[in-house]
Amino acid sequence: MNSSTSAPAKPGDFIRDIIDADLQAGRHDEVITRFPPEPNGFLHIGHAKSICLNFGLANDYRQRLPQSKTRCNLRFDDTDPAKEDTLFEEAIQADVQWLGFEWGGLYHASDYFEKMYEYAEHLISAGKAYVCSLSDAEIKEYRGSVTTPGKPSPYRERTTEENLDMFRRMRKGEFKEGEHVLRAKIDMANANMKMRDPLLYRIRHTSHHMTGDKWCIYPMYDYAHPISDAIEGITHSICTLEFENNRELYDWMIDNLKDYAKFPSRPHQYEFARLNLNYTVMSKRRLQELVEGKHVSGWDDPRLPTIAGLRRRGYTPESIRAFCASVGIAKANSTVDMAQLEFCIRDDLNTKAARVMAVLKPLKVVIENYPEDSVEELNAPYWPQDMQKEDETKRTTRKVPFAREVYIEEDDFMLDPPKDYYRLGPGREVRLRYAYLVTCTDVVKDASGKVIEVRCKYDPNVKPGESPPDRKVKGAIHWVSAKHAVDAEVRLYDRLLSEEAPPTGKDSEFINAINPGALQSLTGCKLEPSLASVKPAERFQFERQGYFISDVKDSKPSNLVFNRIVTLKDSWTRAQKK
RNA sequence: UGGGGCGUCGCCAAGUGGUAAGGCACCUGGUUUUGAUCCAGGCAUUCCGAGGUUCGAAUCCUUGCGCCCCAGCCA
Repeated sequence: MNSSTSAPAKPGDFIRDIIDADLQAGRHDEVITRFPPEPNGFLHIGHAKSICLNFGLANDYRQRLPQSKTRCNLRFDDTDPAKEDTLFEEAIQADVQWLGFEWGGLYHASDYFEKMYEYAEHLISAGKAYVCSLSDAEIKEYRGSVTTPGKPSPYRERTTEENLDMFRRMRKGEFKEGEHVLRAKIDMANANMKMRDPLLYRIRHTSHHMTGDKWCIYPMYDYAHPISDAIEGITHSICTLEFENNRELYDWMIDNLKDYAKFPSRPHQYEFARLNLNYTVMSKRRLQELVEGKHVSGWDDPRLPTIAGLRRRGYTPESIRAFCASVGIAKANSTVDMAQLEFCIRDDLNTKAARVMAVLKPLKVVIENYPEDSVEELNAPYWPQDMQKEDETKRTTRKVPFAREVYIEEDDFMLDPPKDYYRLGPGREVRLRYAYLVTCTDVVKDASGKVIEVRCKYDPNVKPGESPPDRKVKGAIHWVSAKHAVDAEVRLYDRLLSEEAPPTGKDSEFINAINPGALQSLTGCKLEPSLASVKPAERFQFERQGYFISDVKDSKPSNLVFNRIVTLKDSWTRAQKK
């Protein structure tokens, strides 16, 4: 039965336990979920967690149930016309697809506005809803507080006829915004504030991106959401922890409407903890502030944890899905370490990204005993030894030209290196990767004493790529032939914030926590010539440095631009800091 | 000082009365022409605290403590 080779042990979680029990007990014979974003911003990695859960559930149970009995809908929760936009909807759809998921149906809460209106009239007729004409300040006052009960609105006992008439006139547009609202008639003294006659409809003379000017009354989330779920036949309605208090109201709505509406399902709401990540910001408000305040280049700035930003940064959908699986689903508020996300992309790219050589901060090296005009085309494998074995396609090699003058990384030379530094220094020998062994014989300094050129001699007796049997040369550094190098701009990205947690409270204070080194743009970087023709969005490992991707927007063959996705794990510089 | 939730290793997270999974991080050693990868090993006598029940408790009971959410005509 269980013969799959590498099916990663799907971690169970309390939601899957509930669904299993529901199926077992016959409470449901389908698993229908939904991902319900409000189209008023871009999706971020926190949404990815919800997407992986909701779409993942549908995918998982497809193994057990008939195709027609499991799906995940994409539903835009577009009940607030002032904030929502089609532009966001398009971006959201692109993000969900890019993450690798397919929705069963694509809907809008606004698809159901007419039904919702009808159900509202039903509630009024049943004495379960009334038009309240208190001002917003009065409503707030009448609601009481968490420790004191509220008191009934003076409009609470309007007759059904009057309520119906008022509500119809609200729809017709006879009133100004704020003059009246429709409220559920529940219990103004309920210990759960959400149950104190919650608002169902408010007047908004604003056109809606989907329904235009058809409506001037719009349903509130607590009214629209359960109805939308029930109409779509959702079985398990999954949301985040802050909606726990809303669940009682969710159930109230469904229970008071189901006999009349004959919904195809009796959905239940379950809550899980949203994702928090350190060294970044996740709230819609903060992301928006970064974008609108021009602290970043846009919603897809590679420093942002938005799906669009991660995509442009070079993250793969697989790595994000692996990350979401690795953090699990639970009910405890938690903050995941950014290192866990970074591990996931390194782990994925390790087997996907070809190795190439690029010098980011060039230092010229002249090999004095190498012939002036000679050029050798050396063979360099795209993949490390151990990886070739597992995949035939990863046996490929390219030629890299070697000549008398090459560039090496500034950091790979030290004038007075410690003994455990096995790179280049006066009198020291290193291997130029895939090429020769060179020994530093001299340096050239500028007026300020800075080393601007390193003089070396190479050992002509050791063939390129070969190891001398007698000597142990510990260091192997990357290099690029000076006259063959291709210039490029390389954008070194790092964590958005320099602090683990952004300062809380005070609206804009987190702006001060932005890591000034989150983007460091380098020009005049020297790439091996094989990179001259890379197309946008191609990923590589620049050996010994990290994973990089050609920028999808700015990189052109004539003007190469690479983004650093993530550095390689680096135990050397970590040890240095101690 | 109401109601709803949550507290298991530095960070996530299994576990639901039978004697603390796993991942990340970290540490040690091996391999290595990436100080990468890979491989081997280490890393909670203890589960927020205190009592109690039991042969036996992270799991049950009592009682403290801490944190999150709810008083938008946002979602």
